[in-house]
Amino acid sequence: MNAADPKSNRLLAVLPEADWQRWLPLLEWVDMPLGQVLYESGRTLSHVYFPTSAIVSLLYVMENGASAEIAVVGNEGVVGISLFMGGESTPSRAVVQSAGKGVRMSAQKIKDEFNRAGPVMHLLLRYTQALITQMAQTAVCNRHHTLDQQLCRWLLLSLDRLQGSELTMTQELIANMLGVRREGVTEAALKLQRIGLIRYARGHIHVLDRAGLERRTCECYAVVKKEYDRLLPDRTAT
Amino acid sequence: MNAADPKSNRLLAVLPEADWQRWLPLLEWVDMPLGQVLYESGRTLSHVYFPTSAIVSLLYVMENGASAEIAVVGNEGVVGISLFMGGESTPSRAVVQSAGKGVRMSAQKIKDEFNRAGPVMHLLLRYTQALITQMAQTAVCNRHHTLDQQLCRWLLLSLDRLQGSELTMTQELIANMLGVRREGVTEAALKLQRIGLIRYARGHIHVLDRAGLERRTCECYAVVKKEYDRLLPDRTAT
DNA sequence: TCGACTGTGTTCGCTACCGCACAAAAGATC
DNA sequence: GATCTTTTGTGCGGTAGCGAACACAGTCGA
Repeated sequence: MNAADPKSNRLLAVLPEADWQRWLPLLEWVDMPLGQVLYESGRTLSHVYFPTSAIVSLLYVMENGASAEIAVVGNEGVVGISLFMGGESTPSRAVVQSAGKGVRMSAQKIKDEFNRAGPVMHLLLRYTQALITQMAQTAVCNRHHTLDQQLCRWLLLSLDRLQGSELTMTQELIANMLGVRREGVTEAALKLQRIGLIRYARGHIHVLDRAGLERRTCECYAVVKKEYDRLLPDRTAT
Repeated sequence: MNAADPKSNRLLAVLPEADWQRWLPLLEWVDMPLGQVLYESGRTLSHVYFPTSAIVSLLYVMENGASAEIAVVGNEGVVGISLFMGGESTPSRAVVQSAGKGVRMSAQKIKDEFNRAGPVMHLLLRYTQALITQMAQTAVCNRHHTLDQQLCRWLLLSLDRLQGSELTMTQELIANMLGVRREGVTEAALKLQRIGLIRYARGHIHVLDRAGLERRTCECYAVVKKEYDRLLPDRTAT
């Protein structure tokens, strides 16, 4: 299953065959370049996006310009849940954090599909619950854990949504996501580099020791991961 | 509409008449005493709870015992969304934060009602989206705002879910919710008392100047409030 | 009426992170 | 190859909140 297959998105991959056949003509390939804003706070969405190789950050931008990541969506999920949840918009922004591809479906179509109230709906709702867990755990992590731990968590979350072990990501961007100073990220990243967990070079991070990151991060990563695995099995279970 | 009417829960209040008639025999009054645990992390829920006068905290308890509130649910909402979202459980805990009453419905019944895929479902989903916004904003607030501001936000959120201007709540409990030290809450509460916004006395807080709290808190409170108002209109709009 | 307990106030040293300023190094551009 | 821009590294004073220890005051029960 390569990146040119919509089914490299895990939600699409577990669609029942009947739904999949109906969906195929409704899906449209899109490039998702770094920094692209998929939706803006308060704006009504035109499409939902199923990333296949891209990673998207949901973040809240404060009045003073500071920001904080609320959750991250990659090939395991879908961007734009407020369309089928019924609110049409959210107070947050969705930005492509790691360039790649995805497929999208128009707002009207996804609502129609959701309202069939069948397996598609239940799948999307289970995904939404997993996303809720991620947000909740982000709140906890922001409250209690050190920048070191949070950086590890963030790297692992990104890694899970990519193939390979290299991320393209400047420290400045990571700082925006985590809602901390860029210098803080520099320090934390240096520590990780010194103990040999990563190698950093001008916007490219090679993860050398994934298990080491898992040992260094807080419980938040495992909680979220476990909940995604529980709620979104690899095969169709309907 | 007094507290003995299930319709003092705002979700129940906006149910279409046909649904309401069907629901009435399915609802059961329950007392919700301070500290009661409605569900435990990872446990399957037996009921959903619609508080009428009680307030419930959703909180995550860490391995080391520290905790953090993720969201709060009062007479505007329902506790136990994971039942109709399909996950059956969540990694968090629900605890009664302010004693009162509520009505509950069995897990099976709420699932049946949700799966009618009518107005009830769409109402519950819009509520869930509002709850998501609250969680997201909690994450942001934990990241960026001072304890002072967060205490104001927390007081306002509680106040919105109560009648009157008095809360029964020790500083120790507030500290657990906010995920901070009790001493920090003492200091912040003293400041608020000195400038005349509240009066504190052994577990009882009188809010004297609500507008003052709103001026002192961060934007997070207003963002969440606005989103609840937008997603959950006072009257049925279906 | 005398504890015992619960809730609140205060202090002190400590640490993580902030804000700012600036230096150095690695591309990019011409 | 000289210059500009982007990215990363470093140092410094300031501060919010932590952890621990303790004093004090209502409240309740024996």
